[in-house]
Amino acid sequence: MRGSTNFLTKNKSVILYGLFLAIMLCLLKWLELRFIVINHAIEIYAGAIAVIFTGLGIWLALKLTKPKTILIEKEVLSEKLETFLINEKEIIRLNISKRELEVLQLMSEGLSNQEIAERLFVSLNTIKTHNARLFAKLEVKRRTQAIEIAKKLGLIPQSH
Amino acid sequence: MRGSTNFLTKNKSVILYGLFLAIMLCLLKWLELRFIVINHAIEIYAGAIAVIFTGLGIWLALKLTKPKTILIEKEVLSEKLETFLINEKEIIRLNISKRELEVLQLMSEGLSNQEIAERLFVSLNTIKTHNARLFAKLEVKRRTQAIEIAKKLGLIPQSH
DNA sequence: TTCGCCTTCATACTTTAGGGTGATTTTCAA
DNA sequence: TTGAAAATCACCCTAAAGTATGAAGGCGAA
Repeated sequence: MRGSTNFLTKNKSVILYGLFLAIMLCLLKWLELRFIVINHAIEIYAGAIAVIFTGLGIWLALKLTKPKTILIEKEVLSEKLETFLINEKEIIRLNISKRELEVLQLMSEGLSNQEIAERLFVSLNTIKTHNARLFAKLEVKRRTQAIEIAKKLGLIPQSH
Repeated sequence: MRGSTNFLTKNKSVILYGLFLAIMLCLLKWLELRFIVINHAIEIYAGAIAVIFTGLGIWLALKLTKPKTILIEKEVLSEKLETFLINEKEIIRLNISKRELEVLQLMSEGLSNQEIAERLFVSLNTIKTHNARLFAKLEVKRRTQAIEIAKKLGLIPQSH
């Protein structure tokens, strides 16, 4: 879509130029006829050469000029930053609470439910409840799957 | 806003061209008058026209061609390669066998021992044995820890 | 204040994971 | 060919994980 616009614009200019030249030549002819001083053959000759070589110049320029490129270096954040940044949108979308995220985080670090319970100063049963809710929200059956998906979705940071 | 700019630019070019052409024609006229008597002058005259109008064509083409913007996404590899390449040295150092690595891989994908057994066409007990050896070599107690360490050491690819 | 959500905890039960031991077969290199 | 490592499997047992259900207290928004 962009190329066509470009092409049109270019063509328009070229056409305008061609018309302009034609008019000029007619004018010259007319002038020539009016003041018959000069040999008109040389005028036509010169005009033809002018037209042809202008065309040649345009063609050369378009053909040989590498397309002007404006290099825009777009930092690809996706791999680096997105990996390190936690995806809050997904957390909100999946309706995961703060506590559940904490548990998920510790889970991903390889802690057992008992260890997580001790770390968070709650009972083992509480952790189990959090787990069950987490697994439901993440639609998984095991903690290993939960970790896998959580890392993929960016709910928790990757282990680097 | 874009059309007006475009129109202006175009007009400017046309006007400039018109002026240029007018000057050139005057110059030609003058040259013609000067060297009308010389026979060889016609060649020089034609050559000059050719050169000048070729230049004009080139100038026109360059002027009117819009620079094409090419978006080049530059990847930031630095961190990625390390992450994606599996660290064979570590695998060798830890003396982890092919089968154990397979089990470790499937384990990291969230599969249960039973599922891994079915996937590899062996019994559940076999997987348990592999696990026990793996945990010993990785010096961990749980599969979640094994996954964590294995990813850190690059024994298995990260989940991106 | 009432309602909904989060967090907490409990009990009971099932399933899965993991530890320990021993054994057989396979594979591969010395 | 022979020995070591790898891979396989079994049995038994314990620990941990996961399921289901119920319930109570806190806390913020309507």
